[in-house]
Amino acid sequence: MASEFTRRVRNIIAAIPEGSVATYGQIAALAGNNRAARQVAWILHSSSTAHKLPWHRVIGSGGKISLPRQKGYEEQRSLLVLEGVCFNSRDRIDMNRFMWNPEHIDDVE
DNA sequence: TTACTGACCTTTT
DNA sequence: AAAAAGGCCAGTA
Repeated sequence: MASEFTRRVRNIIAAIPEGSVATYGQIAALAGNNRAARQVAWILHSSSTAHKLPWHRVIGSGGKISLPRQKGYEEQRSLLVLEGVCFNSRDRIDMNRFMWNPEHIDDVE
């Protein structure tokens, strides 16, 4: 349960500023395992509501939303747009401008 | 303990 | 270009 990795992931996601987005792989890398991108998604599922994490700021690689349209694709896209994130014709985010560039993460513990 | 799942990522067809 | 397969890790049952 909630290993250091998981705890760090939640911290990272909570530290994502509005108007910026981060990819699972990037978060996983910041957490210490760039191969645990899948786990990041699962952590989101598990702790998004519980920890009030901005899950909508977490996207897949290339700026594409991972959620199916039936599940929450529209919701996430709307939230991102409200925060100022622009989408391309292909429903993709401009990683050039919106990908979160973490300078340093302050570990709560 | 093992087995299954998961909002992924990368490479290959 | 799009689609499929493989590989990786952590959490839950």
